[in-house]
Amino acid sequence: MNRPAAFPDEDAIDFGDLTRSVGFLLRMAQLQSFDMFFARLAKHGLKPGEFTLLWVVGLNPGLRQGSLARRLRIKPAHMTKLVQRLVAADLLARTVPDDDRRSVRLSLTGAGTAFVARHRAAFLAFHDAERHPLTDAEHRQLLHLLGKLTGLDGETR
Amino acid sequence: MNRPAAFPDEDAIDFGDLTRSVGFLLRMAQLQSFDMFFARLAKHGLKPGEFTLLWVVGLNPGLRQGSLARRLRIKPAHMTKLVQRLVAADLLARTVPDDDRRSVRLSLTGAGTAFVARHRAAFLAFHDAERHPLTDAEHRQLLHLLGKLTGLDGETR
DNA sequence: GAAAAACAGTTTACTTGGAAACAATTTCCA
DNA sequence: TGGAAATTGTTTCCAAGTAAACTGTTTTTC
Repeated sequence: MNRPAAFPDEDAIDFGDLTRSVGFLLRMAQLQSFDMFFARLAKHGLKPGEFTLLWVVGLNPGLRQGSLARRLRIKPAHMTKLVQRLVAADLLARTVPDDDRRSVRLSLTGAGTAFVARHRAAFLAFHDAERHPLTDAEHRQLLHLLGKLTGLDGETR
Repeated sequence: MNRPAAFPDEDAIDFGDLTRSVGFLLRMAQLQSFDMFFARLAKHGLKPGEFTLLWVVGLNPGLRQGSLARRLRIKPAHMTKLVQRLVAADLLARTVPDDDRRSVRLSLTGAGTAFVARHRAAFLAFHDAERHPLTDAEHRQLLHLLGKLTGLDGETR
């Protein structure tokens, strides 16, 4: 009559071959990861995409907007909006170089540098929390495999 | 004067600690996976979300719409639209049971069953292609770790 | 047994992200 | 040199996804 806790048949849902699909599991894991991100970091005014962009620009000042878009898999149209928003917030600066006046080079403003410095700790702390159900060894293994899958492995060291 | 092939400094972008973030790598891997999915399967009229929904309903006929939404991490508002579209396409059927007339139970129509059957092979073939840069052992390991991360491991067997 | 609370799904109004066409600039090549 | 072609980023318009308020139904509680 009254079920113990949650939802009747919900736990018994059969996913069939989907549980052996990397694409499906990546999607599920990513949504879960974003949920955790927002639960913890939304209050800091951090959005994953925006903070990542600031972070990478901070590490690579003067980078071309398009290069960044390609590497971060952000579509040009969306990158334009992202940049406009961050410029409006005075976190990011656009520079059009004289040697190629089509392109745009990005760098952090003073406020942008401060913003990244201020939230760096929270951002990294989050990354620790994500791996909850995994042991340390499994966590390392997962990082390695995802790095290999995305071609982002051993980028800097 | 003329660069060998692609983009000047692009390959040297420093991601710093991001390459050791599960969340970031999951995001990158998932976008890459979706790109591959669309490159191969868009012509079949397959969208990942829609096909997944049909697939799971096919395996679990009569499931409540909300249960499905929770398990697939689809928000109720979005699920409503998804269902309406698939019902309009005559692939999915909604039934309001007499014992709880708030809820909606889902099942495939004849056309829905046929659609899943027709595209099952392409969908599964895609899943093989995804793991390109990984060895078989690594692929299995990745599936295991993602399954553990999402709590979807060993669901049915 | 009626008002209050909880629940399932929908609607509306918004945000994020993308495709396609576009403007400006640079490069290529006859 | 003087267009054609390619490159870079932007704009416009559309699709995917979400939050919050809402409708109808069931359950709870007094």
